[in-house]
Amino acid sequence: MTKESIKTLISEALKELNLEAGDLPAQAGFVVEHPTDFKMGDYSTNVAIKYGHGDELVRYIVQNKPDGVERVELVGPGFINFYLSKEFFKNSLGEILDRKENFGKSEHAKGFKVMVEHTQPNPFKSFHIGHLMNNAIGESVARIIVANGAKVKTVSYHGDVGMHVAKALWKGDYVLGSKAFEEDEKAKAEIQDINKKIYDKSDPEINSRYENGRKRSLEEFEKIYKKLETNFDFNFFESEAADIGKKIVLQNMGKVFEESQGAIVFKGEKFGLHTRVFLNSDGLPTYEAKEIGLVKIKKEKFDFDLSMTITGNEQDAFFQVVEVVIGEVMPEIKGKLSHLSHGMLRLPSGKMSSRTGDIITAEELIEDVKRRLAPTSPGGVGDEAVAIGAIKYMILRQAIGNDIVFDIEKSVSTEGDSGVYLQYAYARTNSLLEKADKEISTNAPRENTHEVERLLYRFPEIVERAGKEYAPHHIVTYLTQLAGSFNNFYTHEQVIGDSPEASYRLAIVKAFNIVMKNGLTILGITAPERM
RNA sequence: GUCCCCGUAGCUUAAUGGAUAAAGUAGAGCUCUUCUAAGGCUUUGAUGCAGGUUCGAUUCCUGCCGGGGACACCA
Repeated sequence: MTKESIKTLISEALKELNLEAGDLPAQAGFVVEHPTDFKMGDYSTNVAIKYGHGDELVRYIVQNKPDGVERVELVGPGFINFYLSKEFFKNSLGEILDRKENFGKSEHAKGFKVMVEHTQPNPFKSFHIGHLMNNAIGESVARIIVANGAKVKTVSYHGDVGMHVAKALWKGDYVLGSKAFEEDEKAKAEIQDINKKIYDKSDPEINSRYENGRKRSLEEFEKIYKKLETNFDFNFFESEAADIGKKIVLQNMGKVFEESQGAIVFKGEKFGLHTRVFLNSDGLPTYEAKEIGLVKIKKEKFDFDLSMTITGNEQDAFFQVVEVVIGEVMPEIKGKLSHLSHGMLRLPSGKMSSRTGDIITAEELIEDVKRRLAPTSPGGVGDEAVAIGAIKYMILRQAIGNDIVFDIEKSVSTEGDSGVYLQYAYARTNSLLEKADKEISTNAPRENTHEVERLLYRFPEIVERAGKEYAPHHIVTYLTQLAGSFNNFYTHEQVIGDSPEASYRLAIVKAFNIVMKNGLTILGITAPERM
């Protein structure tokens, strides 16, 4: 019994009863969904509101009632509610137990090839909490797409050349250089000169400082990736994208680009956009031109159907323009680019920015959260995973796109709606399963269906929706609700003991254990065996 | 100024055009001689304003108010 089979049944009913859409307005149509309240059943459809004839529809559905449906009701303004049977829940537990770590995976997106670019820390600058946010989102989006059966390659892109590097190299500190660039004309000229030398490699001293700094940064990033359990299939660099991008710009002079005030620009106005500079008046490629080069490199490395770039939403306008430009200069890629943007990780005091120096590095935040984790914590190696899980949860719990106000005092609470809550519920089931002295069986005697059973079987639908919408928060919301339901079950039913229902209860525990672990894994959050 | 995004309990967030708007947190009260109380139970409390479309709007459209962002040689 699935959503699809209910839909099919209803379509048949409409046909048999001659209620098909013919004379209805275009917005007619019906949906099958899970009602918010369990009292209203496991599935619900509004078909009788759209088409009327509720009694006849229900009669048809009852007569052709599919396996797994126990009861069908017509209620309220015309909702038809479906209640699933104990047999159905027994079978769905069995399926979870069989499929184990594969439960939740599907082939909805089989054959689809996606490149996901995220994190993008810049050498010479710190890996701050903004990167942490981007990484949490990118990693989970990539995993969600994989779970839906697509082939995914992940990419990090590093700004190893450009003005920000010149600013950092000027006096050895990015913040200092950035400030001087704004305020001091002489410093500005010097920094621009350094920028040129980085590109043309004419100054041995700068070359050496540059190579050292770059290497050190990249090694640092690798350590953080490991901590965050992120693997990149490719690391691309602005230094390799720059020449390619510049070349493409020059090849399309007059067609796509034109000269304006000494720079090479794309006039976006004819596309309802704005003008952006691709080569500056020194002839050097800007971020815009490099992006063109990057996309070309990506396509050569992996023949994607979709290339997704995840960044902060302050880049929305930039990507709108660049996507149009790339469609013009590389028509084969037109329509295959997607920009997924998220909000900003803010501190209560305001914008988090490495330009003002008001930054918190990822490392600092992780350490801070570790310190704040429950004093009861055993202090083992698992603590870091719990801390990172707590942070990732905070980032992934809400829809991508909105800002997150990160109040360190309050936000990383270990109580209630949190990563710790999920991890704790999971860890507790491990202990239960270890202590269990009966076999796990769905054929054992049982009481009435528990709410947690009515949620467990939905996991694959949630993963599918999260994949279609690139929205990890659906999984977070679901897991949080699931954990709540499970904790309720756990408190009210003794699992270990002599009761005849113990084997079935253990099956529920095991199924929850599997789904929670699979869910956390898809989110990129560690499921600790013990806490 | 132009364009984009966002306004939901005191706070932080959910809600593929549907039913009584869902959670957490904070406030009030209860719950460990039983499997991990980082848990469970009860309770107070919300869709910025004004129109429109619809049988039905937190959701779609228009205007206003409030917040954030982008808008030429940064990334």
